[in-house]
Amino acid sequence: MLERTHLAIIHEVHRLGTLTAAARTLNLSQSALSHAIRRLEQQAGTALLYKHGRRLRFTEAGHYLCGVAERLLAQFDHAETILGAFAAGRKGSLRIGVECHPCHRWLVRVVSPFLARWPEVDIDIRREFQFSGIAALTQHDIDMLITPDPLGAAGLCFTPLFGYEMVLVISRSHPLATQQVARPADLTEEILLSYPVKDERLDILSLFFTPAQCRPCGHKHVEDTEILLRMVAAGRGISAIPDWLAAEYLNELPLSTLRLGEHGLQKQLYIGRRDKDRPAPFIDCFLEMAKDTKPAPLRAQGTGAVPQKS
Amino acid sequence: MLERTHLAIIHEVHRLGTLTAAARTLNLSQSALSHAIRRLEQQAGTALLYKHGRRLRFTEAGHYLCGVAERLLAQFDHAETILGAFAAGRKGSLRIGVECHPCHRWLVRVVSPFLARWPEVDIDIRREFQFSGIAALTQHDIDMLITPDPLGAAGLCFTPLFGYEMVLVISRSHPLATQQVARPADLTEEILLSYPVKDERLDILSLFFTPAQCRPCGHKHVEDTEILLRMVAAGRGISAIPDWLAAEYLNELPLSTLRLGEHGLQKQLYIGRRDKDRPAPFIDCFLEMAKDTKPAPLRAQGTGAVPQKS
DNA sequence: ATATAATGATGAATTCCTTTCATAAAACCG
DNA sequence: CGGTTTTATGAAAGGAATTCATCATTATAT
Repeated sequence: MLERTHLAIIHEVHRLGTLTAAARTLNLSQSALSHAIRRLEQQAGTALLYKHGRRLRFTEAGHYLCGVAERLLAQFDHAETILGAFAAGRKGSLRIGVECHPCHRWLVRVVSPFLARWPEVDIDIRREFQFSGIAALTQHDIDMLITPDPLGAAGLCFTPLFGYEMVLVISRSHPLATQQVARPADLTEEILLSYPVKDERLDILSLFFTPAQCRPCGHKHVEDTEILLRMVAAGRGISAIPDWLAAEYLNELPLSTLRLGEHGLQKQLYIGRRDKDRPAPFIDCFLEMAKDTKPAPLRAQGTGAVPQKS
Repeated sequence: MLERTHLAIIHEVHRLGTLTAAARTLNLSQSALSHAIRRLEQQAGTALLYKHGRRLRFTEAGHYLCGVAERLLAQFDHAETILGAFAAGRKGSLRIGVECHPCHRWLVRVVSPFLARWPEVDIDIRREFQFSGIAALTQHDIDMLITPDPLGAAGLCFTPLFGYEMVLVISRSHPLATQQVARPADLTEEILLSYPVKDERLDILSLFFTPAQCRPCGHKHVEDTEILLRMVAAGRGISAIPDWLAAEYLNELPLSTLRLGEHGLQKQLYIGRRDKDRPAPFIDCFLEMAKDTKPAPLRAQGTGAVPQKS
């Protein structure tokens, strides 16, 4: 059976011309090479080398094998290099699930510099899940989950990234625009615009309206943040988005933000992983970079004041 | 060090799903595979497989290696197939030297069917030699030599192919065209046309003119047989070519052929090889085919009659 | 639930293949 | 013709791959 060793021997003999020299570079005895070639020739049933004077020459079959050796050895070497990159945690893939729609905007700010720093790592971002993001994580469909809801599950661990507040966005010409705080009862005549996710995953419904036992009179799904906010600005509905996301648009669109209830709707973003995943530098690095990439906050912390466009 | 065995194991485990099954097809024990994979993982410094239930799953690195295995194993298999073809003498190359210019025409009639029958054999035909064809043969620049001059050399052997006669060709309107035999003295006013080879290799000079201590008054080199004969037909000179080659043109061009001297200039074509070349079926076959491909003779053997166009 | 079958992991013993050693034979060089 | 360089070869040694026996785990059937 043709082995890598045989190819290496053939290759070195071709490169250096003599068995003795090849043996030196291979850290073997001349005898070992001689025996190895002999065995290979017997198995192949054809001569590969023949003596010419006191040197060796390649037969046709030998020359052919020489070409094979060159190609295959390069591939072996390359494979080992890549394997080394895997071992060093330089190479791999990171499938990141995002359960918080507006977070996508923040995520790209983490991913871009990460990709530049880890050229051998492939990143895949998924936003749709068969069941939940947690399930996708436990089932190895994704390797990391960005979520505001760190539901406990065996074998998973969550790292907090940053806190934020969900704020109500309304058109600046809306009657409520002068207020600082919105109450559920104020909004029963409004149309709620949200990303297309199930109602129970919408915090403004489950944590704001439902406890107060009322709801907006309409609810429409909008895919895109930009479009959603333009609709709000045009007075076509209201929406709830993270404060830092709102901050990005306040200068561009005629929007006002209101706190949702007395204490605001405080949230925390987490990054979830499987406990026993092989530790890899690039994964740790991604975590560090994610923690360091905090969105610009909307307001000075603690005060209820919502800055408006001057 | 990554070996073919490792690739085979990885490949079979991937194909069959379990170590036990893979071990069966590889004629090894389950334990052997387990140990082998463990060793490889330790050397690579990264896990390749991990248990999932009572089956095995591939890590990223494992999946990568799986792809490598598929590609490399195919190349190994292919290389062994080719090596088998070399061993069986189905594959090889045949570099044929031709020292007899006009023989080229005959050679293609041998080579064409040969190539059809031995698709894995490459044929290369060489007509130019640094020194002599014999030297090219002994120095392994060519593997076979077609020559009318089997100069003895150690380690070479010559097989006769067929006998032929060098005949003089002249224009049919030439004064000598009615004669049957040409003598050197008749041709001292003629211009000799020949292939571009050294004078000493021209039989008509060394065996016809020189012994008679005379020569034609001019000598020009012409590369191509067709052109050479058209020049002869046009009365621009005379030439000497094998009788069977002349036969091919007698119907097309207004040529006459004359015997060179009383007994004619008899030649024999040989095929030369190195004694101790590895015997290969395709080489023997080439010899057989060469022997069986005799050119159509110009005349009934033995008679001096030269058939003319009727 | 419990028993049973299937699968992978592991350590020690063994087997087999590779390598080395010692030496011969051949070829080149002055 | 020695001296040197190179390959070939058989026997011995060494080491790595394989097996054996066994355990642990998980899935399947009763």
